Amino acid sequence: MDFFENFEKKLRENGYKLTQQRRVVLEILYNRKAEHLTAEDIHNILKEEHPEIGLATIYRSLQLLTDLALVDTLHLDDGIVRYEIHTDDEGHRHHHLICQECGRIQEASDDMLDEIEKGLERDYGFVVKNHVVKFYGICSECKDK
Amino acid sequence: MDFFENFEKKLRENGYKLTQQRRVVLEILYNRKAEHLTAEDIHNILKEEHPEIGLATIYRSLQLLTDLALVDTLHLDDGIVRYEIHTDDEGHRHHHLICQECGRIQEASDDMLDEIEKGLERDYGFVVKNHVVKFYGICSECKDK
DNA sequence: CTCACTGCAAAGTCTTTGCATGCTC
DNA sequence: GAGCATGCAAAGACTTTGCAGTGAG
Repeated sequence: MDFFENFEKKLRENGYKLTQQRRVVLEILYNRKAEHLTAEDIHNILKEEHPEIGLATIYRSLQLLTDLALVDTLHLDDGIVRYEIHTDDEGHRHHHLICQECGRIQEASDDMLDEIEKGLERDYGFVVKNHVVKFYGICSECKDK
Repeated sequence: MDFFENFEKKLRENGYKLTQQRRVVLEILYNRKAEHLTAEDIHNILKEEHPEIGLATIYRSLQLLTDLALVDTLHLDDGIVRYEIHTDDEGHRHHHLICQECGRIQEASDDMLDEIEKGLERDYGFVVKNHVVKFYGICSECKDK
């Protein structure tokens, strides 16, 4: 199913209204998957086309979209909250590669952790439902400089 | 070398003074390794024995201890900043197992990621210097209930 | 038409900063 | 003693909330 059809369906199912504001916030995240924007970033982007939309509405929309599992929050270790489109319904999310040089955040596919998770259940009795993995290092572009 | 000797040495080397405040903040984190306290938590614990120490000083001490690599900050995905004693000098930190039921945060040893990191360098040209891994799930105690 | 949603501004929360005083070295 | 560090309070940054007006269903 198309992502935006799913969005409208989820809104309706939960008794929420489809407003312009919610749609454009979701569109921005959808169209800029790689950018990991903050609420403020989204507000600035919207200033051009929709200067009337307030920051509070951005926060409220992001909250709702996150509750509906259409958007994920991304907490790196700098205290800044970023948002991204939710891509995977299996519970397991992709990894992030954070360049310590230029700050770029890349994504990497999510696999190879199954063995580790089996080990955790065996050694600690801990049943893993989800994981968040961040690798800090130097990206290919910065490495070449 | 003893952890607190190392602390005093690092302070001296960098021209900082060994104050009561800095020592007790470090002691609390050292004596409660498993608790992952917030600045506020530490302030509350100190209220009993050192009611004169202000929250601002706790923040300043934690900042300094973090800069000296004696303490690490822990950002889970709830936006709350926690602190823990820095345990590993190899750059790679242990994993955290966060129980979605009771909120307990356990630690797990850090290994088995080498293969994944090699793959990232091969596939993305990304050189990993450090990683932060969090597993969300159900801990052994909650599972048994 | 109705009630949820928005915009604005005000209030909250967490963290940092300024400044006079206090304490290590 | 000199100067960094502290305590307090005030300021900042980010986020949430209250309320009257607006708009989707």
